[in-house]
Amino acid sequence: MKVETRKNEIIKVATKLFKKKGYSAVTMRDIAKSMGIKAASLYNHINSKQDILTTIIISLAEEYTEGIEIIKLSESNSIDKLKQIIALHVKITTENANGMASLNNDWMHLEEQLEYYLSLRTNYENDFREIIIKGIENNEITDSNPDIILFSILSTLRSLYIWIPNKEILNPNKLALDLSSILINGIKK
Amino acid sequence: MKVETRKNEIIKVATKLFKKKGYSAVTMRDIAKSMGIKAASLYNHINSKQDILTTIIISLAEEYTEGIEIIKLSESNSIDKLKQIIALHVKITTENANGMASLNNDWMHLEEQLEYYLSLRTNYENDFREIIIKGIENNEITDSNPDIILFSILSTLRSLYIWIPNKEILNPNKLALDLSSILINGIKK
DNA sequence: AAAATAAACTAACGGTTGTTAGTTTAGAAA
DNA sequence: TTTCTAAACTAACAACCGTTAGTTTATTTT
Repeated sequence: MKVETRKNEIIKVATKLFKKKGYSAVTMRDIAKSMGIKAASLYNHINSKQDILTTIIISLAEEYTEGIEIIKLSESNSIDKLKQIIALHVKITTENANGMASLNNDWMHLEEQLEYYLSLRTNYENDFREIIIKGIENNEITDSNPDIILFSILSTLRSLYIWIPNKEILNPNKLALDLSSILINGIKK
Repeated sequence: MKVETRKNEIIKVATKLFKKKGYSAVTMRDIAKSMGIKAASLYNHINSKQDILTTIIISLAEEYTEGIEIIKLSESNSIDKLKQIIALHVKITTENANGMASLNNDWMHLEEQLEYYLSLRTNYENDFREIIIKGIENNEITDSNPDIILFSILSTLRSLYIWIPNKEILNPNKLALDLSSILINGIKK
């Protein structure tokens, strides 16, 4: 399924450069030089620079959406659902840390797909918040402001892409467990 | 001391635009248009686009450095030092949320001052980590991986700039208190 | 051997970029 | 009233941007 076409190579190289300098600061000539070809040659494989960004961001955003959908519908208690969310972020970020930089920092440069992206993000945050609120109602989670809880967990998870590449020592499962205890103990009843 | 010169106005407008689109995507003509003048007129007040970015980032980074220096030398226990760090972030971010976006996302576009910035950041993280490690030794903080603790607190604090402008309802002191309980309870013994 | 295909190339386009040089305008200081 | 100064202006620059058109090269399929 994941064939290494020339197009995929370009996207991979572009994603790495986007992480380092941000979408706007990377030129088509930068991407081409990284592959040892000329900028014009890129257009045999991709439609536009925009298109590369869209591909990177939307595919990741949809992965998160699918992930939380499953967690939401599972029959775990609220704390376990939070643990599953943490594991979801660790997994996706481990598999594509560079892409996460674009998702976090360059989503505003989407054009036709900006609205769609924002709807995915809003839905994700709403599902996440709903799990927290239900946990408070069930007396599993301390009765703090759910938005502050959401914000503090989510901003840690969104920053994983900065951190994971520097510490390959830690395996993803161990990391997810450690994060769970630190992020969740503070709010557990 | 904080006189509203024309130069400061330009920096303020630029900072706002940098937050919205990122440094590289903002043109001098964008900044000029936001002020109702022509791009060339900006150069009566500032030296270069680079210079604006440097001013924004370095002044903030130095504020953090001065702040943690004082906390480090204070005679509080480790938990109280962490609370002071949280309050420091809330304070600086409340005063200049837009600038924090550049500090977080556009530091790599610094040129002559990049190395200096990185040294400030490394020192800050080292001081922060040292406080955590001492807290573990003193049995104030649970014996988890100090880097994971550092990472999880710091990434929440670094993301405050996204969140603070949307919720002016919360006053900074209340926010610092709420964050303290959520971020610190998870690691307190 | 001929035809088809994938993937590179050169050359160029119209537009945008940060910035400089020199000039004009309006209000304050002399 | 003249001089000075802060802050705007117009015009232009060389470099760079994403992208297109048309061509060449090498490999694979017929």
